[in-house]
Amino acid sequence: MRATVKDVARRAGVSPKTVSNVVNGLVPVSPATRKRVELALQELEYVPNLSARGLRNGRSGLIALALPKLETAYSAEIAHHVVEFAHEAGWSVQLEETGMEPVREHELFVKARAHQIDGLILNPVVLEASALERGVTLPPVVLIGEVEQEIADRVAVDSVAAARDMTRFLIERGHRQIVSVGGGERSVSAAGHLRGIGYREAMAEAGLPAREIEEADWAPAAAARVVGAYLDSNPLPDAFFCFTDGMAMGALSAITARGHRVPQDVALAGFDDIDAAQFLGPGLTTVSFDKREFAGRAFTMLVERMQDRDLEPRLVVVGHRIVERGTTRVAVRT
Amino acid sequence: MRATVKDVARRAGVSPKTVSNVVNGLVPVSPATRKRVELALQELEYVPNLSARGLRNGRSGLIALALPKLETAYSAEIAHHVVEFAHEAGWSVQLEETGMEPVREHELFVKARAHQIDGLILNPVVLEASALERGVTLPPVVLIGEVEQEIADRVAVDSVAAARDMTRFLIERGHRQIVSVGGGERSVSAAGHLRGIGYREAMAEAGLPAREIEEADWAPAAAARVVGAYLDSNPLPDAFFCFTDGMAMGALSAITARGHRVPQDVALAGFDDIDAAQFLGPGLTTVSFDKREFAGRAFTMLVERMQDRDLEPRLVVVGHRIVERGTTRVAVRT
DNA sequence: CGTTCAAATTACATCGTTGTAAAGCAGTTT
DNA sequence: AAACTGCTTTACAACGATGTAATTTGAACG
Repeated sequence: MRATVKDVARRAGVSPKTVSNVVNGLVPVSPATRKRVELALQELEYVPNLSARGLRNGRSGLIALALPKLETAYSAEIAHHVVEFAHEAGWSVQLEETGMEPVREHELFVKARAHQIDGLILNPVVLEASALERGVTLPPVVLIGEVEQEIADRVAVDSVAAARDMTRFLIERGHRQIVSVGGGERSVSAAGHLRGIGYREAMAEAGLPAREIEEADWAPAAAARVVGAYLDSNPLPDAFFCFTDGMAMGALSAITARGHRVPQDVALAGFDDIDAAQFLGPGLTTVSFDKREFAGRAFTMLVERMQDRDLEPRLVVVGHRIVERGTTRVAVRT
Repeated sequence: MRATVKDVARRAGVSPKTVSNVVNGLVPVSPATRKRVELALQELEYVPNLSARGLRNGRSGLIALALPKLETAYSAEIAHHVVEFAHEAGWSVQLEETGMEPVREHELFVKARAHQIDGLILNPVVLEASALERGVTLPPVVLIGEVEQEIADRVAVDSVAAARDMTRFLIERGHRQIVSVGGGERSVSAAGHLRGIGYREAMAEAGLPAREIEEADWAPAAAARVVGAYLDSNPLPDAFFCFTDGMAMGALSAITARGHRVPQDVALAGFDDIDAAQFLGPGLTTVSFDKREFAGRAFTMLVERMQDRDLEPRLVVVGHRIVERGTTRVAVRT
């Protein structure tokens, strides 16, 4: 059996509370006793029981990270950074998947309570404000990604501006028929909605007609399908602007499979700058932002929120920039 | 404050233990009392406190999933499937990252004890047998991926056979100078080691010389660098066989950046069949295995192990197959 | 109607940790 | 030497759920 404070106390000839004091370091302990206790701690390989600690003081040392689709590169990178930050700060991360389903975003809150989650970083897709408003008993929450509501702390990229910037960039590059992929008026996801707005704004200000391919799934395969279908029944546009790099990956595949060259025949741009972006085709032009900073801000914000639940909801906007790579850079013809 | 069994008991006019009996369903409760308690349960929105439950009966309802590099597509897909299976079975998943560092694989075990983890699915990279042998107090463990030891339950692909199959496949396709990427005699990772063996076996049986580019990091960027360096100082080989799809992605980028065409000038193969594989260039030829099955087997095995810690260590080998896509399929020259 | 027996329910203790409040113990001060 | 100070250490209870063992309830039977 594993050792408890009691065992350590007996061994060191002190009371359990003194052991606890040494372990936690909040209450001063005389050097002599401390040394004795520390020895006993080592000898017995004491590891505190976090269930007991959690029961006692209501904190579990666990935060939850909830993402819509864990299998995407984007999720993987976010998870990586969050886990790293959490690890450094001594927290563990419980991973949850919401799968774009509202039901599961709700389940989360139940689970959060059950597991005594100390905090939650949530990338919502369909979460309506209501779910959070019910939340007096909710754990501290930080929302990441685009969210159209101001009830909780948020970390986000300015999607409207970013999509506008990318669209303008493509227009400056001389493209006129620019087709967006993943947005559309009816887009259910907040991100799709916002990026669509930025795209349409930029097109409108240039007097160009918006052409939008809607696609709710936001997966490479789905994008390959819809872009392929588009290509089969429309003349080749000047550029495709996919609202995620994952979709750009699928689009690139559909485009080249039909014998078109990127960027010579059609340009392509993405959004997110996932690690793979620089290796896609001639390198994917995309909207980039610092995912490490993004995750770090979310984590820091959550820690602050856990310390003081009465803070006003805050919003951190992480900067973005256009990274031009091969898919929009027309090479000199040979 | 959230409701406890005590509150529910008071409301239903029964004792706390009866509430517990209703919640857990192990002890029979008369229909009448059950109904009353269930009503109270709903009215008070009771959610059991898992810290308390965990303290009492030593189970936390948490399993840990430890992967070397969370940001990779491979890890993301595994995490996705494991979380899905766990979710269905009512478990939560704590995510850990070992970052290829032995220290962190050890830390894991400490953390596992502290958090009362009920089980652990670990994808080791450098874990020597010793770390597990110390482990009488360790939680139930299932190792995934290639591991050269037989102390714990394992789920794996037969890497030696798979690499041999792929190498043979390339040879049958007419390739002679086949360069492997990611292996080598000195490879520290078990996977690299085993895949290297399969590759060399197949080359040897065909009487071909092995050419191996070593690369420990197993990341796209690193692969792009080493393959690029190779190309800059060697004649173009017939094919590259990268020991992960991620490295193949980097290799493809390095190859095309130098003006070579895949597959016309040089063929390319990977390993893992990540989701992105089919969208890479003309589609990446790779070693494929069912990651859902892989994760499912690991999870099932862990559940069995948690139920009975005295089982003999078992090994499940998940089948693999070569999936041919564009990177080895030479198109008809135009 | 009293007895017996099984089933349902209860009181109590316990898991390991830590906050509270009280006790212990030096070392000063008068 | 008594009283006081400030610091360290202790005893005890509590967090919430549940196994154990004892108790109560109700049905069945003579």
